Amino acid sequence: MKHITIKDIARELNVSVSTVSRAMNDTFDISAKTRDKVLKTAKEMGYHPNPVAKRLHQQKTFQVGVVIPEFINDFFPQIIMGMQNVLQAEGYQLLIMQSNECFETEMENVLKLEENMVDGLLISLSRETQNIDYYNKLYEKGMPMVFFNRVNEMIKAPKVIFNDFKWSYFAVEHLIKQGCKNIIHLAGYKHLSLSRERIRGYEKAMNKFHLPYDDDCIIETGFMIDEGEIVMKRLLDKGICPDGIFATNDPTAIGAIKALKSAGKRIPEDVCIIGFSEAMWSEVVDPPLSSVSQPTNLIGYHAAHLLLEQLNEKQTEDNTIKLDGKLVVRTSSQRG
Amino acid sequence: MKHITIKDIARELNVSVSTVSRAMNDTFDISAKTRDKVLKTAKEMGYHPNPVAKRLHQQKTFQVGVVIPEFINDFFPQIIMGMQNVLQAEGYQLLIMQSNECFETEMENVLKLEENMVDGLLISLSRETQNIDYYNKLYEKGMPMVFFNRVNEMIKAPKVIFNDFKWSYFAVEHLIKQGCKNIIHLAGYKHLSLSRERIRGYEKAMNKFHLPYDDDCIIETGFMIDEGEIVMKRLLDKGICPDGIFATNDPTAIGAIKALKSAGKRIPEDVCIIGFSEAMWSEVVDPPLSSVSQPTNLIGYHAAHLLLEQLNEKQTEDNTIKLDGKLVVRTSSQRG
DNA sequence: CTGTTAGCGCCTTCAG
DNA sequence: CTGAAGGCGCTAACAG
Repeated sequence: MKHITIKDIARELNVSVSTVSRAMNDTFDISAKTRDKVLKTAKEMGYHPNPVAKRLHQQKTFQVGVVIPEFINDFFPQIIMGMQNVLQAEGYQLLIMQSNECFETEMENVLKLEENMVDGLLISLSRETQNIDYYNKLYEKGMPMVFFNRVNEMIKAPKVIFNDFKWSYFAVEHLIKQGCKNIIHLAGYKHLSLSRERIRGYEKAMNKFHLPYDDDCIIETGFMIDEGEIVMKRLLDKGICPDGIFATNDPTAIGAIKALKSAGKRIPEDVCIIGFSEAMWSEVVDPPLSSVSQPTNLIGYHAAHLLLEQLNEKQTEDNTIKLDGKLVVRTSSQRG
Repeated sequence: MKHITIKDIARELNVSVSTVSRAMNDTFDISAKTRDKVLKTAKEMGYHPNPVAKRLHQQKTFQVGVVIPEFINDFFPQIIMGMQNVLQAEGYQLLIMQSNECFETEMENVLKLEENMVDGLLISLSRETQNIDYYNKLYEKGMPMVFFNRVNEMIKAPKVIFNDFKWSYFAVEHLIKQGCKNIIHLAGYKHLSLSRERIRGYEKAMNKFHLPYDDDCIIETGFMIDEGEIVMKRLLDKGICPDGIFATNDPTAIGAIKALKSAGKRIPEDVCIIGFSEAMWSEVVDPPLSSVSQPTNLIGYHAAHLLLEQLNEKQTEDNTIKLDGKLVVRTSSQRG
């Protein structure tokens, strides 16, 4: 794997390396004739500039780090695709790391990326992350950063989030319009701002329609199928059964459905249920799951652009982008 | 974001840069005293070696390129996690690119990675890829490469594949034992070796149990939900309905189920169906889908190790690893 | 044991 | 318009 360098071409043509460099970069101070000659033989010899040398000189790696909680569900991969579209076009590469929802791993990843001298960071917090001091320090030191999806209000860097409050409200309103009166909320992790916003949306809808609820109706679940299942089963065992469920995401909704089914409940006849962050398979489960769908591609798109602005040293004024989605109503929440 | 260099430390301590370098690399020709002194102030000053400079000098990037057809389904992400575990421990980073099942994009990705001077490549072919000349050329030029999952028999580099033949046989045998006599195979893309092997497994089982089948029973479908649905619908419209279906993967199985359901067929009573490459959601669909599960993590693990052997210039003797999985029987194929 | 020097491949003054 | 020289940060060969 011997690589051709600028030197090889220079020797071949009996010119200096700087001439070759000038030709490759098409600077003004070179004659068209020599430039074309150089470019021609460069092509013939199969020359490609050594990006590592370029990076060393420019003090820039053209790599940005992405830290996400997981990439097993299709949610984050979709976002990453949105980012890649934007950043690859600008010559950047993505280094993708997962925290596995673990704060410690998240920090390790960030440190590793920093040591690798990435030009910027795109981060979605793990469900554990509460201490964000390091991020603010890093941002103030001048590291270009954007947070997305899982953010924390105290973070100073730009953020791309979903309008969780608004769409949670719509989701619950939808359940109410289907005739549900006794609605519970499977609430993810209460210390995540995303979960808190969804709780607010739930509360607003319940209040608006004068439906009763208390703290027991807002149940912390986590984000996984089995967590939804366990919580639901526990409720049913206590003899409690709501007639409407607003789940913080699709996996917990699926879990709840499993528990409900095995307790002999019918969906949507006995219980209406709606999830969040439409997963690819929400339409193939039984019954097809209603859900709030998020514009994953757009999240990636905007996060990437906010990062680019920082990379290009432009000032970002309003630094939180809040996106809208849509309600996808399927069988699981539809009566009559 | 000013970075501390070896020079800064040298100046601070009034020693030469090489002394600092020696201390950092803990070489034999340095006194313990100066080494400790250097390491101490290095830490105090927050020094981190510049990986780019190191790469330039070592002529090695410690980055390996991964090219996969897509990462929307959880299959490839799982494999990538397996790779990351192995390679990160050895100091390598992954540059992940998607071909979107398109040959042209695949080639572009490989070229881009090559220009980026990755130390090696981990590749899973797009469904379109038939011309693999470039890969063989690259491999013979000395580029460390491993192919996985989607491979082509003509490729000379090491491969990690699944024993598709054997497990297809088991899948079809299972259907036969459930009493199916009229079994069709939704066959993916016939030019992929993976699909051909699955077809062979199907044929072997049918032959062994003396069940009739012809070319019309082996239907090319692609890999997506709607492709399975369309093919199945077309069959049903022609008045053809098998009593057993072996699908080349889970999405096509799901598609077929959709078509069957809307034609009023019951599963598994009227039609038994089994998929392949268990997806995360195969157990939440209706009915829960039987499937052949592949050891995704292991695929990544072995591919990474085969690459490491090449990166470390060890000779790889037997260069195709064939993995086994297991049959996961759920409702969709279980009678009585 | 430590310092000096050259070089990895490229870009960029500075001379000519 | 072109060449020579220095430097990006680090390592390694060579002196001392």
